[in-house]
Amino acid sequence: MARIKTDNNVSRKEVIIAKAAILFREKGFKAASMRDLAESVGVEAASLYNHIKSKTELLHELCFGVANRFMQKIEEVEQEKIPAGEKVEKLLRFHINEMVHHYEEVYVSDREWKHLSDPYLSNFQNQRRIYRKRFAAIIETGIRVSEIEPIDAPTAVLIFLHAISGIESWHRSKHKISAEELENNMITILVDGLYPRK
Amino acid sequence: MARIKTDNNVSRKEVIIAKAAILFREKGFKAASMRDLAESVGVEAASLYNHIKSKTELLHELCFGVANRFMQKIEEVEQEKIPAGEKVEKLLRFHINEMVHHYEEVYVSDREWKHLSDPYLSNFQNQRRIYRKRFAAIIETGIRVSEIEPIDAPTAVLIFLHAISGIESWHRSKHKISAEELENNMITILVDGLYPRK
DNA sequence: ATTTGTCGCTAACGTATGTTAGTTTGTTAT
DNA sequence: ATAACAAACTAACATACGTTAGCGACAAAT
Repeated sequence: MARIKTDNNVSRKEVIIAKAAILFREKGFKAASMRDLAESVGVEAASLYNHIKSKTELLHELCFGVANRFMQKIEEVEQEKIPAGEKVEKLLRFHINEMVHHYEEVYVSDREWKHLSDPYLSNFQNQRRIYRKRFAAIIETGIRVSEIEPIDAPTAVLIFLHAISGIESWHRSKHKISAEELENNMITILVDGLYPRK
Repeated sequence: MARIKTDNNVSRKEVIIAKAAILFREKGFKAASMRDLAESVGVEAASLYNHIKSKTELLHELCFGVANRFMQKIEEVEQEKIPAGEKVEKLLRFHINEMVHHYEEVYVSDREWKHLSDPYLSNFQNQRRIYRKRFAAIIETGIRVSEIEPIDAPTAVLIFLHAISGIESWHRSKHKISAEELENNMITILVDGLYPRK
């Protein structure tokens, strides 16, 4: 009988969630079936239900896991006593690192949250909206003290977040540049447009 | 008996495709059912098959319709005799306008192409790869003549394309800035990082 | 007015999916 | 060794989906 392998301190549920992230990323939430997931876990589909409540629960866990990490980070950055531009850069680097090292979860959370159902759906959308508002507020502070070029802050946020989700293409590309090169290139392109020309 | 309304020179098939774009955009290809589509067209599901071959055909039409428009544009821009930076800007403005005015099709083509099946799938991926290579080549030309800051061109392309797909958020937001403001803000943020600091 | 072809309808098929029930196997603690 | 619990299995369910077949209704052409 095939048992789910669990390394130290990792529950079987977490193993399933991790595999689900990979599967949801490559097929999309709707197209990924519980039988697919079962196969990739090495078990029959019905057996999964000894550990999880439903397919959607997997999506909840993934989406809110990611959302919480980002929320926590922005709270941390907000409280630092550094210029707004540096705060933006810190957040961007965090986003990039998350996208590089927790690719599947972040990607799924970003693209598949539509398939959440209320109350989780509106909850998630709320968190997302709040996060973006706070991010924009940091930029606006920078603009107010003339540290940052006067641009539409919400538009800047939108560009940043989506640009970073482009790391998806980097993951899939054959001859990748290194993760550090990627990070620095992205920061150069995104941040240098922010500061006023002299 | 409910007939599909067709205005001047618009086939019923095109009406269906247009409605499919809206539906696929808001639910995703897999989650959007033919019965959903039928309802939004105002007809029974089976009736759709008098005009189309399959659900996937709708996706083909959408994806390749968009891909062809972009291919045509880049060929046009490549042949103009203007600096590389201006070429990049032209392409970006084209992307932005497509995303603003043909939102649904562009969005669907961008996010749902995974659900194409071979040979369409590999064909589409090919076109995509080629397009990005050509875009990167323009940037690299600009770098070679020191018109553009020395950055990793493929990374820049990836940022640009994904950043622009963020216009999705603009479409969904309640208090939008105008389309022109959006366009100019995006160009400022994306392009100004390109040129070397003096 | 009759014919012809387009288009929509109802009914149904086969398949895939998420999930449940009930049972058996394996592990852990006494 | 045995009791007790966790976790796997088989079988099956209800439902939703894409699609086909066959028939009737309308429109355009003769």
